[in-house]
Amino acid sequence: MNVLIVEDDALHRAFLNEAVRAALPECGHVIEAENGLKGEGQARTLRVEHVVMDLQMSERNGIEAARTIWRERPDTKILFWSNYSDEAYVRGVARIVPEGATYGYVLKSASEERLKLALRSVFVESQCVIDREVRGIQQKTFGNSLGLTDVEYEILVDVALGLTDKAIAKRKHLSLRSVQNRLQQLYEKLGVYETPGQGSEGWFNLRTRAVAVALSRKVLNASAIERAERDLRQSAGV
Amino acid sequence: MNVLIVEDDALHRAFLNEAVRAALPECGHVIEAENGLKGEGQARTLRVEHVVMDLQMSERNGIEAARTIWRERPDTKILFWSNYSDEAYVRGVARIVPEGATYGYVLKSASEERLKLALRSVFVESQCVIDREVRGIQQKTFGNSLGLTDVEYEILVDVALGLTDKAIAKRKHLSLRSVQNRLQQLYEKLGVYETPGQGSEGWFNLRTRAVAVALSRKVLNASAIERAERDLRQSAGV
DNA sequence: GTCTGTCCTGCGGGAACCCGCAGATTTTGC
DNA sequence: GCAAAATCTGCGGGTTCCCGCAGGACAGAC
Repeated sequence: MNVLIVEDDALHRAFLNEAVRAALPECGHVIEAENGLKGEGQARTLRVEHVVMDLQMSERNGIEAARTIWRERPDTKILFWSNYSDEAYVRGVARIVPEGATYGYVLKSASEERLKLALRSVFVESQCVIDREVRGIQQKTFGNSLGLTDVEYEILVDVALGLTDKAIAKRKHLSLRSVQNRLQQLYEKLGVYETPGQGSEGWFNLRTRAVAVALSRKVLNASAIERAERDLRQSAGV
Repeated sequence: MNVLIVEDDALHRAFLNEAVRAALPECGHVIEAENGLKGEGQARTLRVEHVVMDLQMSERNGIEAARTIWRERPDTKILFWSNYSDEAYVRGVARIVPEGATYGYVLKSASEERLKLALRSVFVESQCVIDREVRGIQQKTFGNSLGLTDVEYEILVDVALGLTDKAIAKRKHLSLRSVQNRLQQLYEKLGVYETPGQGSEGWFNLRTRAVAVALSRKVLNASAIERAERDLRQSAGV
């Protein structure tokens, strides 16, 4: 059983390496990669089936790397080990995990014990392990009626990219008015109308305000926007 | 000579502690704080004069913490130790460093040697040490004609917050038209008109597009927007 | 003095936005 | 199968945005 570690921070990488060896004494090689791109390569050439991966790396982040790894071998077991439980990350992961795949999501703030436990659970027992806090975000995101729908989220991303209503309508095969309806719901759900200070009407451009709110609530983050930007270029550049 | 470490990651904190002790054998206590707020408190009550600080922390980030620390004691020596050299960070630091203060900015990717050297230079020799890469960003940001002016940057932030032209005009004591002029320069400098794909006109809402571009170029980042948001609430909520 | 730059400002118009209303279509629950 | 709910769509308007054009204020150069 070989394990691939994809993590850009040297200290964390060393720590992970040690943790993996301690938690899985029966494992074979432990390979390291310092960014998503190299991680993909290693996973491909060495046919690794167990991956510990950071989200938030330069040069292809964890979500993108995981997506391509899973696309090539959907039965790969991946444990995400991240600093944050941003809704954007949670949603990003949820969008790419294949049917029936086993994965885990633990925070770096968790204890070493929890990390080791998660390593064994995911890699040996093939059990999904989702950090308590991440679990909370998941429920708030998907269960609750205040959470954004997938469609709403996609429109939010398009808006954040700077697309026009018309452009979004074309991309999503909707009428202009439908896009605007979606946007209204979005504004409602994000609470864009709540103004800081009193009696301030017309102070906000709802469209950009929505992006600002989404960013500060971590519904969006920079890496999600970058990913979307690449997708856009690809679909437009053809 | 006491040293305060402000860093939210436990591993990095331990590493820093060790590095400080090694680089400054003559130093007294080494105090640790795990976020900006606690760091401010420690600096205040213990009257620390030497601080090593991460940027990007929850619960008050490094820039904000440094601002209040410097406001209370402008001769404090601060070494910023950060993962990134985002233009937003560089600009944020430049805006708060007091006249004649000594500080440093080294990246976490630098070698341990460089870190120790910087510690000695800043704390003992009272010399400013700016990482090579950060230096590059500085020059690209301020020297070059492609970099944003302070005024332009402030307007960009206001736009990113979701304010209307009119609101910005009022805040900045300018006419509506002047704000729009600034915006045009901004669009020009950010290269908002360059479209991915061919023959796509009217695809972008320039305003939100500018924010997207600024984010992906790291001219803005989430923490800069959050800071601005708090300032806005404060000035509007009075 | 004049000339050249840079910045602020107003005017005007075309485009994009936000959104209420109302009818059509689809989905859902029973 | 049918009614209720949710979605999609067009129309029309008020508002904001984007920006070309042009006139004024102020600086420095000659």
